[in-house]
Parts: sequence; structure tokens; C-alpha cells
Amino acid sequence: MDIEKHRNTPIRKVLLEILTRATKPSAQVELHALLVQRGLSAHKTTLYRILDDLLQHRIISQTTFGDGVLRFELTRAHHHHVVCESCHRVEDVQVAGDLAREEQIIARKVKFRNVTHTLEFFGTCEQCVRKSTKIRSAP
Amino acid sequence: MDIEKHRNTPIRKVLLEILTRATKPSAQVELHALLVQRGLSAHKTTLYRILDDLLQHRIISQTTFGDGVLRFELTRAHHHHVVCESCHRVEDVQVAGDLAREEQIIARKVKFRNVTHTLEFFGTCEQCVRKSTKIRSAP
DNA sequence: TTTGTAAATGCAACCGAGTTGCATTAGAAT
DNA sequence: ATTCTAATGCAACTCGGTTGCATTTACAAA
Repeated sequence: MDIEKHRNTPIRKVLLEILTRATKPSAQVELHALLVQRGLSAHKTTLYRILDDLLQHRIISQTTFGDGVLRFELTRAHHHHVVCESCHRVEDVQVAGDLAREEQIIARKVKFRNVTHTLEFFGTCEQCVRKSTKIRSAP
Repeated sequence: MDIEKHRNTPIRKVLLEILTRATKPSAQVELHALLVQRGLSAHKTTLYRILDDLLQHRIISQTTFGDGVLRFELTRAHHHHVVCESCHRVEDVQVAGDLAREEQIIARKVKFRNVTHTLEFFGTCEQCVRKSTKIRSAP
């Protein structure tokens, strides 16, 4: 049984606040920038270490959008994102299918334990479509 | 209209052969090693450039398993993988749900175009479960 | 077959995300 | 206040991937 053991340091406190208010998964650099905005600086090492700790306590989860960048968000009801490949806008999406069921089916079929998944969608958002069609429709 | 324009160079030829025979998505380093096995060396820059070209022609697709590493595989019927988080074994899996339909629903709802997705599963494979329980069950 | 040219390659240097080891700082329990 | 240890900062590093530029090579036109 993990005994929660951490000091309630300013950086950790504000970082958690930032994560709570975030509407999308944030990379370490973004979190760092937000901290600076709040008058707190923190070395990237420190951030990664706090994030690691929060991950291990399942307080946050990480995703990747295919670039080599980890993004972190508060763990809430499992959900997914659509990412615009042009402007990188991110929106939450609901998925109709029952992925938890898929996980179980897969676990049974390939004999894996503790199966989880990541599901992310990619495309081009309305604005970016408009921009590119403007350019292309020029004679 | 894209005019296909490339030279049929040894590296490109053998690389495509390797990709054709691969049973799972391969990272650049892995592809490089396989090339060397075949007596061909190639600079990593060259590999990435050929891979870029193949990607743009939709001959290959890329995925990531959450580490910051791009993996490439021949574009065939869209499918997904389970990755063992302990030994990194990879297996293909079938998913019952209709993700193409989900894409359309999402596209409509958030007004995105050309929506695609990545869906990967993670867990612990049988062998690794066995290993870890052995260790843990020791008094 | 030779030759001109763009494509392909190699190389070196670089970038940026993430990690590690170690010295220093600062919370909290006494 | 003292002490103990978690938290932080820092510098240096790793590694996947990229860029600019000089050189080589495939291949088609002559």
C-alpha cells in the first residue's frame, strides 16, 4: 500500500492547479510557460519529476499525438481527442463504441493482462480547410 | 497531380523489400540494422528521407507506441496492435467496433475533414506476467 | 555510349524532448 | 532551533529526428 508522501511545495501546488484548469493535454514546455506566467519558475527536470510522481499516483495520465511529445492531463473519465494536423487545435470527442469491451476481448484472445488503449483522431479543422481551399482555388 | 518521380536506387529497393516482409511496424534503427544485414549501409538521414517519400505516397504509414519513436509499416488494411509494456512484443489485433464510422461521426460533430485515427492497445503479455508473478510470490 | 542534370546520398552539425548524477535548498517532524 | 530527507536546480548527457551543403549516382536525352 503506497503511502502518499510528498511535500506540498509551491511548484507542485500551482502545477496541479494549472492541470486542473487545462482543457487539453499539455506538454512539459507548455506547463513550464504557464508556471512562469504565474511568477513561478521551475526547472524542466523538476517538472518531469513531479509529473512522474503524479503519473504513478494516477492523478494525471499521459498521451501522445504522434509527435515525440508527451502530454499530460488530469485523470478523469477516459476520453479521446481530435487533433488538427495543420494548426494543432485539440478537441475532446466521445466515441460510441465500447473500447473497454474491446480491451477485454483482446486480452482474452492474445492473453495479455491489464490491457489499456490509446485512441486519438487526426484531421483538418474547419478553419484550416478554409485557408487551404482559398489558396488552392486561386487561379 | 503528383507525378511519381523517384530513382529505383538499391537502398530504396531493399528497404521496400524489408518493409514488405516485416510483420510489425519498424523503427528507423531497426530498418537500418536490417539493411546492414543485407550488406547495404545507409545513413539515417537517407532512411528518413526515403520513409518521408513513401509516407507522402501513402505506401507506408507511421505509428507510435507512446515512446517518442516513429514506426513504419506498409499501408495495408487498417489495423491495430497490442504492445507488451514489459518486453515490447507486438501483435496485430482485430477490433470489432467500426472506427471508420466513428471517424465520420466525429468529422461531422467537430467539423473536421479527412479524419483518421490511431488506436493502440497496451498491456502485459503472458510470459511477462508469469515472470513477474514468480518474482513477487517469492517470500 | 557518353554526357548533363536532377535526384539521391553522406556527412557534420544541429535541435529539442527527456534523463541522470550530484550538490544545494527548504519542509516538516522532533 | 536542529535535523533529516524530499524537492529543486544545474550541467551534462542521450537519443530520435532534422537541416544545409557538398558529393555521388541513376537515368534519359543526345
